[in-house]
Amino acid sequence: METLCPRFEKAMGLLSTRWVGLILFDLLEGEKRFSEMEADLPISGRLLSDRLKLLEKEGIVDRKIYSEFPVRIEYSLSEKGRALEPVIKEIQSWADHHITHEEVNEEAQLKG
Amino acid sequence: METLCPRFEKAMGLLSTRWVGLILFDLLEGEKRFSEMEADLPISGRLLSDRLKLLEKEGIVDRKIYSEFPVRIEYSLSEKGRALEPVIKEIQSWADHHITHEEVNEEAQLKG
DNA sequence: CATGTTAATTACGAAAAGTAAGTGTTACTA
DNA sequence: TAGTAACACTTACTTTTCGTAATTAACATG
Repeated sequence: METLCPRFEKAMGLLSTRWVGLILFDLLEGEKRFSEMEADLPISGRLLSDRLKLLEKEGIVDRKIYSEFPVRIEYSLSEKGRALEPVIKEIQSWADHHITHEEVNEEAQLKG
Repeated sequence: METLCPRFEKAMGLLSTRWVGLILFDLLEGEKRFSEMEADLPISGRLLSDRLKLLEKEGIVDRKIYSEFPVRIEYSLSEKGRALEPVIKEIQSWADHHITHEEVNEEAQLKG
């Protein structure tokens, strides 16, 4: 096989990691802390932790520790992460135009 | 937990299905047949078959059978699928600006 | 010193996704 | 009738990933 486009493949590999899209979507609202994101998203703390670590490693998310009581840790998008905003917006736009009410309901049913 | 945005979640669920992004990228070049895509992409025939079936079910890919010898089957993007072009282009653009040469190489190494 | 709070890690079984190889179908071709 | 091409489907097996729940860590508070 030939490589389509190594950069695209790498980017798509990141974006297609489960929950990464939703995490980015959530962080576009601004700085968030762990427990806040855990409440926003349908994933367990273990996965959220994994994904945040991945995104931090990739330079997409910044992690700031505030040594207060109790410890506060804020996650936010780096410049590289904010640069993904157009991607997220395009997905949102596509979803608004092409995802039907029925399709959304089917999804909801799968989750029970 | 609250739902961020059901349509976005549904769209992201699709786009974040492994290989779907690459398949769309490939099909943006135009109509392709199975074996051609198999050669373009780093996935097995079984998976390609699964993904194409999924995308067909979601109305993103059209499948046309030409009863020639030997049978020829062409896959292409539907209108709904072509509407994803801006998404793919934005990802490509982000990748071009933010994925470094080093990151691409790391990926390559992982694949051996 | 036990308790509460936020965040992260670990362990472990279950579920899902992956590969490779082989089989089936159809129909032309030699 | 054997061979071949394009594609789909099946089987057996391995590897990854997920989710729950328990545990750790740091630290202020009562």
